[in-house]
Amino acid sequence: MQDVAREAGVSASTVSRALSGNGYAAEDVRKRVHAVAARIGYIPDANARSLRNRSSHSVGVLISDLRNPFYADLAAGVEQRLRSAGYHMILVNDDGHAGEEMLAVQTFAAMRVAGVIVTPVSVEAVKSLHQHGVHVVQADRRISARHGDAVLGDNEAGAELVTRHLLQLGHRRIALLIDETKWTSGAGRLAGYRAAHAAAGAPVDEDLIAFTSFDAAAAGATAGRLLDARPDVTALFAANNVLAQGAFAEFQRRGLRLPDQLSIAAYDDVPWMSLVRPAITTVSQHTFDLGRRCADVLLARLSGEYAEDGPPRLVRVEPALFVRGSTGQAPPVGERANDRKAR
Amino acid sequence: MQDVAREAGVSASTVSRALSGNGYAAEDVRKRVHAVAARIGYIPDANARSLRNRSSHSVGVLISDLRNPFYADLAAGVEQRLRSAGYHMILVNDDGHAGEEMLAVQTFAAMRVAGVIVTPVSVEAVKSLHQHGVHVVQADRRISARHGDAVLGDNEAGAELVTRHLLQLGHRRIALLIDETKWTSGAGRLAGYRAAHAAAGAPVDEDLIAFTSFDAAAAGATAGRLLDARPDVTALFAANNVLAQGAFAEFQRRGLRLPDQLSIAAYDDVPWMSLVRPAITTVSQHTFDLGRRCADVLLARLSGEYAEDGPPRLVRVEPALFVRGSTGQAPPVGERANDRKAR
DNA sequence: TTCCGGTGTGGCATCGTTGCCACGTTGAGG
DNA sequence: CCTCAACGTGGCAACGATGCCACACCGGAA
Repeated sequence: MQDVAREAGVSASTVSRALSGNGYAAEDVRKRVHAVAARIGYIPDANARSLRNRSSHSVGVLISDLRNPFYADLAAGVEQRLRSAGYHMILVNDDGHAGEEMLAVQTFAAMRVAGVIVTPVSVEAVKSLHQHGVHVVQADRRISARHGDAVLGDNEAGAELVTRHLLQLGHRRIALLIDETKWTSGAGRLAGYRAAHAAAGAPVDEDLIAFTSFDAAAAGATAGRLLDARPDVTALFAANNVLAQGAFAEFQRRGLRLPDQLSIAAYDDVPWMSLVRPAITTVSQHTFDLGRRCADVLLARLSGEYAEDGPPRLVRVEPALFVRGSTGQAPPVGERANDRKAR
Repeated sequence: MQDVAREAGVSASTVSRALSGNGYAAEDVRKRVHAVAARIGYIPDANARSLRNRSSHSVGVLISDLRNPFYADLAAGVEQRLRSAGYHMILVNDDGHAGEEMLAVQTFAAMRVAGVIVTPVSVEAVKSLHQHGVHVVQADRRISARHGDAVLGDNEAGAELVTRHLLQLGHRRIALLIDETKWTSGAGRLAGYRAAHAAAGAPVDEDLIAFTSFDAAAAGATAGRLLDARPDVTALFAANNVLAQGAFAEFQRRGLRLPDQLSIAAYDDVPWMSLVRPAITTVSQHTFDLGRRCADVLLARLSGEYAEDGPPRLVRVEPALFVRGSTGQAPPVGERANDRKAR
């Protein structure tokens, strides 16, 4: 900056004003300064700026697993919006591990980020950010209603959509393959599954709610065991794309004819679901858009459009059901078990 | 920091030494300072540190499209390594657009990042970073041999592997669906395709090299037109996962029986390729690992393990061919065209 | 002529950290 | 008893950018 000032024959203050546009600067001086800056390749130091202004243009984004297309899409949506608003994204994977999440929180706090968008794992992380005065947006699931805004899919509505669809096809023994129900995402999906049953006057068979771990292989094994134990099951609803992948691979391995022998539906629409045959009926969360909305909510706080200290906002992104070939009419009673065993 | 100093009854200098471990600090003082810092939740300001130390722990990562699993895997690999080395990742999508890439370069320069890992679009961006004294690692493709290190897959070897595989199955009219050959990635794949033909003494029919744009829908259309124009084609090699997706969807739409009527192979192994039936024969680039290697190469420069001003390094990640169901014996001459038209 | 508001500019303190320097203090060795 | 090295500590000047303040100049109004 001193170099630019010297070359342009002005003071550092004037260079600052000329380049930033804050304060007076004569037209010719402004031009000269810009020219010199461009010539010698001067780029203002963002760290010095952040230090002086006590705010940075960095936003922390904390997700579980970038290799899962759900999180990748979410991050991509966030990044697109942030970038167009002049912010950039510090992306950290926490692998769903609270310890890593807490480390990332420390990092973000140290960087004095403008805000953090997080698919939260533990309340402590969100609380800690809040205490450090960092704006937080909880994405996809909400772990604390008091600390920071949230942008969520309507998991209950989505799960109800897909469950109702299955019920309408005549299915009465619908298995639910799910990994967790302690977060709002899993809890909502379970609630929607129940609500659809209740609305249809169909009892929920608790044995058909199969808990598994967040891992395609484990999900496949769990789904397989469930089918073995309960040959009367006619449909399976996998609560997210990873579980669906595991289940689908397992059914393929077993040579099941979908949807004749078994209907399968999923939550989360990811590209492979339209490529496989039959294509998978699923609930789209509009994940990319969800990400953009997260960024919007954060940017609204930063710009003061919403009071910095206003009450927490909750934005819902409505899900949509995409019916594809993997769900079909339930087979007439009595034929199902034999059908599957015959193969 | 002043607060901590006051509470602990020492000076700011001592707090700095006690917390950072650089320089002397008595054991009891060190403990007291740590205790106070933890109690009042003091986290050193990373911006002030970067300013003072003239270096940050941020690494810029510049990719084309986070929603493409190839780039997502790459970024995930990079992030994992960076994180374990105490760095973090500023992730920017440039959508394959040189303008956006240049903007990101400006941002990274302003942030005084420790280094940049980029899947480059234009030489200018890489040059510009180099001129600003930023360490650059070119990932997946190399656009400048002079500016910065590179970590690349061996595209020629990979393409040769898959083409040879098709030739060995008796295919002689193998279409190549490719989007660009101006980057080392595309050029290498084309070269490998030619090399395999040459090694087998099979002539390359230049009309079977179909150029398309980087877009699944366009790739599908191009592949369709090619098949219509050349019913004698018995195999198609798609030069990346997006093109393969477009082509596969198109063939599925046409109801082609794979691999009987047409064999299809791809470059890049992404999850859907194992889920569809037939599963797709493809070349794995070990993308996640590629990302880790990129980070390794950068970290080696930063740690001084490789001289800061040493010559550019080039690291190759060997690809591997995964043969799956989508490639089969070429049908006997004379049957192919009729087969396809019959449907 | 004096006063005043609008322009335009430079000086300076400041943001939070760090590392050099100078200054104790201590204990061992000559 | 003096010297000297090894510790430990505080003061201070940076790192680069910014914005307040003071000041200087100008034209117009009183």
